Amino acid sequence: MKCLELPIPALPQLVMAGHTVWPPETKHFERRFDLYDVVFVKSGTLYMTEDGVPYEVRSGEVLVLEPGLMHYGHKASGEQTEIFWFHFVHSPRARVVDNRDIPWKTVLQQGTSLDVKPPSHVMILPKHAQTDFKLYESLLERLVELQQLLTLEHSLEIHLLTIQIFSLLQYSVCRQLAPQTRAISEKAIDYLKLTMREPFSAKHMERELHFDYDYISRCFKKYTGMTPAKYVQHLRIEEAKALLHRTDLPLADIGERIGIRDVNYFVRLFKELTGTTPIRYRVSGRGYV
DNA sequence: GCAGGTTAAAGCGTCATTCA
DNA sequence: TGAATGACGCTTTAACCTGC
Repeated sequence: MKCLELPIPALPQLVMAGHTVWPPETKHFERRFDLYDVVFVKSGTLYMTEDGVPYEVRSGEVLVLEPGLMHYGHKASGEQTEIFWFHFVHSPRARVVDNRDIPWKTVLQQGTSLDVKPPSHVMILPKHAQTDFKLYESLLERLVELQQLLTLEHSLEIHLLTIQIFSLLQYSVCRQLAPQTRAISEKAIDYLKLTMREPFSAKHMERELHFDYDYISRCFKKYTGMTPAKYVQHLRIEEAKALLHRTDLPLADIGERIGIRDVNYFVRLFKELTGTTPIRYRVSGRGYV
């Protein structure tokens, strides 16, 4: 499935939301504008062409139109068509990705007390997909209702509703990953969390999960964006950061607690993943809240 | 506390086999 | 026919040793 990957921050900003019931024989007019246009079809069918690509958006489906691309209705529905829609702005422009290539369980960088900028994440939206429309219906109705009687009292709720819709859409894409890949990867994550303080062993992992390690590793990379060994490193360094902040333990002891018995290797790995050494991290963190 | 050199282990591309 | 799984061999890297 084709998806749109939008970098955050900043979060997308809602511009306008609406609910429309089109009589049969209605076609969308031709338009090119600088907004994203999210269209949910509740009933009927919407025939929409964007940048030369025709889409047939049926009941319960969603289509996300991109800014700067010409779109128009290439055919009348032939039946009454009920749609919810909203426009939003966001920059920079979304990247088109395949849902099979999205590393859903990547360990994202966590913020620290020293950061002055939020860490970078991404948001995934399906380009054109079937939805469980009941999940979205009440959110869309409330969004349209608030949009029509906009007051200061509800100005933040409008943005919250939009984010909830984005969150449901992203989750719907995530759920479509091959079940076997997901199952093996989830088992591997449980195994790694359980054994992160022990030396990593592919052979042991292979025995515990009852799959060839090469296969586990490839599924895992598809699911998390990294290899099992790399994932363990991230788990260990996140634990080390917490211990550096919370305790005055020497590096050797922290290394021991997170499963890295060689303090030299611990320091090098810490620097590689965080950009600073453990001691600098601890000292610079003092005095911050 | 940190970094260079070394080596065993893991990663990865590719091909083969099996199965639905 | 394509997806799932396993095997092989070369490449890369994690982890250890040593020294500053």
